[in-house]
This record gives sequence, structure tokens and C-alpha cells, in this order.
Amino acid sequence: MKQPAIVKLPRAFYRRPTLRVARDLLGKLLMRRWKNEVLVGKIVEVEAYLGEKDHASHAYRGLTRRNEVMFSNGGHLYVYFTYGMHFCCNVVTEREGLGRAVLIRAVEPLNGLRTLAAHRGFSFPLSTNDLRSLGNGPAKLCQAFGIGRSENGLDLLGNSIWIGDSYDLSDLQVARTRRVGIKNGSEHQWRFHIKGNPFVSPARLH
DNA sequence: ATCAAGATTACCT
DNA sequence: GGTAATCTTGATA
Repeated sequence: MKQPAIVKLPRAFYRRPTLRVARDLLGKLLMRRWKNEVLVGKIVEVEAYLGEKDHASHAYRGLTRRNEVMFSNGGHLYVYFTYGMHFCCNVVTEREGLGRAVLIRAVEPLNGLRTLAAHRGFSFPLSTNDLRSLGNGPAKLCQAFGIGRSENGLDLLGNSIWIGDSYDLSDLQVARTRRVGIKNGSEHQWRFHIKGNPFVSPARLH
């Protein structure tokens, strides 16, 4: 029995209100062409950052060289470098000029495990712990997928990195909480994750 | 020019 | 539970 083809999310998906995009990204498939295979991770945890009104957002003080991709059209990848060693990636939402995006915080690895493990420095076969540690954090998943400076600004409608639709999300249980790792703006419940999913970032399963 | 803080992680007790 | 690692950015002077 043949599996249905995975459809790339269209521009219109990203151009909707950011909180709705964040919620709807759960269960979708982060995909990257890598040599002769396709790396795939199911998105299980995200956070919305709502532009110049959001005190926790990189866009809070307006457009700068660092955050300029946030202000581009919905459907681009905003990658930033932090703590002197980590990259994190966001999906830009809505329309040009607003500076809104959704941070991808965790994925459940589904394909290309050998490559993802190699990028993370893990040996094969993976222990249960290492399998979870492939993508259960925003910097971890970037390392696993090889996402860094050169992927900043990439169009998710191209054929390098994109997000695929998934065909059956009827069982999806979504939880909504406050965002983590921020000071200002922590009162908003702009973090979403799949309830009970073991690939959500550590100690934040509820 | 200088400097503090950072949308984190790994490793320690 | 705690904290070192590591460097870019943006703010202030």
C-alpha cells in the first residue's frame, strides 16, 4: 500500500495570524533535503513571538540587521545565534513588515535518524535517551538538521527546507502554556505543545 | 569603545 | 538542584 505524498505547506498557511499558525504547526513535518535522503521531524512544541508589541521578541525594538528576516514575508526561516554556541530557528508569519514568527522548540525524529544522530554526535544504534535528545530543544533540533547561519532567510516554499502537511491529525491533543526561557512577556500563554508527547523539551511535558 | 545579556545545553554535585 | 561554555548583538558613551 502506497503512502500518500506529503504536501508542502503553501504560502497562505504562514500568512495567517501568528497564534493560529503556531497552533497549527503542531503535528506538521519539518523536512530537509540532505544528500540522497530527506530528514523529517514532527513538530511537537512551538512558541509564538508577536513582533514589536511583544516584549520578549527579538523584534520588540524594531528592525535591526539581526532580526531583518523576521520582518520578511511569511514562510521564511529566521535563524539566530545565541549564547555564543547555539542556533535556533523560527518560521516567519503573516506579512512583510510585522516582525512575527514562531520558534520551533522540539521535533520528534521520523526519518534520517542516522544523519540526525551524526550531526548531534551520537553513535548508532541510539539509546532511548539519545533518540529523545535528537530534537527535544530548539538548539538541539537545529544541530540535528544542520541549520545554521547559512539557512537564515531561506524560503520554506523552496526545495531545501520546508514543512510538510500531515494527513491525520484527528487525535492531536494540544496544550497551551507560558513561554519558557524569557523574562519580559512571560505572562502570555503563547507556547503550544502536543500533550504527553515524549519528544517535548525536558521538564516541560505539561 | 565597552559591556551585559541572551527565545540554551551539557555536565556537575 | 547549580553553573560553565562562548560570542554576537544592541545599548550606552
